[in-house]
Amino acid sequence: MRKELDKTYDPKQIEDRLYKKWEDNGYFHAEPNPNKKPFTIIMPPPNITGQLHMGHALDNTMQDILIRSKRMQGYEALWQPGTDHAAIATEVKIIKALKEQGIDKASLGREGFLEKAWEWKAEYGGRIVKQLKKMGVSADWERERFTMDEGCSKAVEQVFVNLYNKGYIYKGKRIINWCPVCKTTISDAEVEYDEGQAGHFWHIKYPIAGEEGRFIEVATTRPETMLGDEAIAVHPDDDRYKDIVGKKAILPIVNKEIPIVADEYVDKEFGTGAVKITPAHDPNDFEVGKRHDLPITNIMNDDATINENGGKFCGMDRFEARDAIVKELDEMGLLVSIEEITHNVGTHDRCGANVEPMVKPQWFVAMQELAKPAIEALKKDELAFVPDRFNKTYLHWLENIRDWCISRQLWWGHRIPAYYCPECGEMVVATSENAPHTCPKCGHEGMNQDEDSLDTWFSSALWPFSTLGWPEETEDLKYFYPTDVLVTGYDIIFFWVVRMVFSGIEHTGKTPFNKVLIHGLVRDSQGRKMSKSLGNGIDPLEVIDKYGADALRLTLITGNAPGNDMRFYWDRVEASRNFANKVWNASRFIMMNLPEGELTKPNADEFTTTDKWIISRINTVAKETTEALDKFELGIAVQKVYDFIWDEFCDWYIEFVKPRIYDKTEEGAASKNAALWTLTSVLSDALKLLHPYMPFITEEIFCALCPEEETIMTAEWPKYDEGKNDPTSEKAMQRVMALVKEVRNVRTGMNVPPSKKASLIVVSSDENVRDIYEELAGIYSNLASASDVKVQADKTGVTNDAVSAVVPDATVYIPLEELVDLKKERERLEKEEKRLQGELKRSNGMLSNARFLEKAPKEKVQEEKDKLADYEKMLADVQKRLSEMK
RNA sequence: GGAAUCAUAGCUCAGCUGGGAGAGCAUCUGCCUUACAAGCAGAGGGUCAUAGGUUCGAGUCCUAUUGGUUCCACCA
Repeated sequence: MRKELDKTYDPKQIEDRLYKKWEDNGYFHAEPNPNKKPFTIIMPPPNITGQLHMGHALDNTMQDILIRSKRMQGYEALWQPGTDHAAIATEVKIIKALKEQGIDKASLGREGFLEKAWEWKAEYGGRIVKQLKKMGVSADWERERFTMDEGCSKAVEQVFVNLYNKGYIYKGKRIINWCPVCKTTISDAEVEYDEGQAGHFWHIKYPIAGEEGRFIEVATTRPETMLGDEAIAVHPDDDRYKDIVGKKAILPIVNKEIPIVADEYVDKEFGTGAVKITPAHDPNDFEVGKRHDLPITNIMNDDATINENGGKFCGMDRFEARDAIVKELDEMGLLVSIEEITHNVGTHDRCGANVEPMVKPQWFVAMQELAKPAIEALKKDELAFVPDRFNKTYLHWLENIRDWCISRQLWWGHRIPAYYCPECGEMVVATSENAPHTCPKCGHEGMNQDEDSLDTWFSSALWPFSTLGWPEETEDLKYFYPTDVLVTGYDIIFFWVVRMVFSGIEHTGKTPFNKVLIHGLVRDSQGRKMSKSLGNGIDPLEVIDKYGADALRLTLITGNAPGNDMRFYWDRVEASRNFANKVWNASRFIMMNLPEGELTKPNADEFTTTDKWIISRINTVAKETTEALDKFELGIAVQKVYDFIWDEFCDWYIEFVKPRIYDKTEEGAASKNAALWTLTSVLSDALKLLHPYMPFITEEIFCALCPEEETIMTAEWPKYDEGKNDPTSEKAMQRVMALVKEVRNVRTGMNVPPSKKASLIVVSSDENVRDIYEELAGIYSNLASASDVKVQADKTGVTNDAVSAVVPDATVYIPLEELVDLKKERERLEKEEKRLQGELKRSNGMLSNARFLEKAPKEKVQEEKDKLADYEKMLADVQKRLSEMK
């Protein structure tokens, strides 16, 4: 029994109910199935601390569209979801929350803190999942994973051990980026450069040892680092300094002699051509220091205060010390000048604090060798970005890759599986299962595990296979891996995509996905990034609350090309909601006219041209939509369905069919049945094509329309069927629609009120054309506000006061009697004449071009000839009308 | 410094292997036509940034220029 639909679509009434139904019935669940082909997407795991934002909404809508369409196309479609522990982001939040409760992190100790962190996870980890469900995402929640769950942690340890044993992971004392606020190292990728910051360039002179009154001038943006200077470097070819290379300079304040060295690194043209070298606090200086065997003097504590190596500045904050040192140098007469400059300041992308380069023993992944197969994968076409311009971004990064600093001085995360003997210092790297209790070297009882934890991206790099059971050779892994497509934003290509690719290749021997579909950012209406500090973020949940999840999803997908940013407008959501309502009402119309019980399938000869036309059209739309989806052109795909439903199905087909629907006579029954059958079947196909984008409304209508069906989610995707193509009917309907449009146009131009009906006299010398207009008269007469339609070969009976509309192969006359304004009509015809003359000129130009005829494809030429013929006929008709009116 | 990308209607954007310029919103006009006023019917509005080039043919390909955005590098 079909139920009646309400008059307007109310998403609130159905969304939660349908989602529960889907979940309860296990439609989202996937299992290895030898009878089906797998299609797999892994969901980029949102942070457990996260709140759903527009980025998630877009990202997950795109994935859901792909998964839902593949599921309907008969694939075993797995969408693997989960959440990320997001090491630093979470730890920072927890520390802040604890602080508000008056609890200090350090006082809890590692164990105590982790206990709190897991509580936090339990409390907030589910929130983002609940919010994702509001979007309608059809991920397999039965398989939900967490980067720190047992399986993922096991994978992390295994990977660490493997890479260590192969020599790809090493511990080294190197210069790293230090965040003095978060008190941890961060990777290069996590450093954000604030461009164009106003700063000072301090020019300082250092006395040359043993040469009274001679100085060497250097310039620096960070004078406080002079406390750790170990040399001054000049370019070997710089004539100004040739004679002092090898001598010593006296480091002011510290009063220490430091060498003057020659190094190619120095740019003669920049500044004074002499550079102070601080190996402990600058990456370039660190390299220079290595080449010249300079000592490394660390002058800073972990909180960026000056340490005991800074003498009397010890204990001062770095910026305090900066001012104090400048002041002292000035008093000593060594400050030459202060230049105002703009420069780039490295900041931590999480907290915004100025990053301090420091030398510390840390763990690294050597990237040189691991990058090679990842580059190869792209070149061998095992991996491709959509749009492909991101191939370049990816390659450029990998080709210039540097070692990845993976250790973090955090507690929330995977602890590094390295163990040290407190007695002899021996280090053992092992999974926790094989964690050593006694030192293999000296036999000491009790080993201490490394205090550091791993970069959060270390575990997310394994996500495509750790979630499927790796390192075990599970059935899931065999069936679903490698995955098919990864959907993510361009902002995390370096953090995540690159690292998944090389990890996948290294540990599974396979590229973890074939395609990477990249999307842009959702910006605010002014094009600004949505951010907490600006307070310009739009909450997707608010949008859902006001307009429904389907409207939000449609808004995020329409008119957007892969990789491009988009702006969020409430107007656009409203337009999407209006479309939902349109679909709703069209369906309502159809259902209110359906008889009780089943429709009988019409005989082939009972379908009218109109029916065959719309069936042919939905067939083509199914093909085009599917093709666009296959190319990941989601915006184009949905636009086709949207246009079809609104323009062709609602505005034309339903209107055409109304007289047949309302017909209560016996002889009209078969035609009525055919119309209803066509309406139902075309709508059902259209709903299926629309379902991936607007899952809720399509499910609700589909189940009401086809009570025997359980869900649209697993309904069969409309397949293109050559046999349904009907060019003849399409051509006929094009004529009819052109005629209706022209008549409407003319009537509006004449200010004829719609209530005023008039006769329509269609004149055509072509018998076939006449047949079409004759046959379909009953269908289009009401759309053209006609009281009656006459189709004839000549103008017999047409009075001179009739206005006319010219369409290909026919002229339509509308006797409007007193309503006609002849002057207006003449103007209209003259305008039309001009337009046609223009077209003729263009067409003739092309066809008289010998090279066009010679070189253009034959179909193009023929097409142009056909057009020319049409224009000629129409122009002749228009001119004839004009001459008659004189 | 290197690279990418964008420039199309008043606004926001589509336009995918080159073949008669599109959508939504906004504006104007007329309609409460028994699915829908969250609607229907119509209209106006673009030298597709500029200059060259390739081509029978360029919004689409190439080069340069201008302006905007972004990424990478980070010379102290």
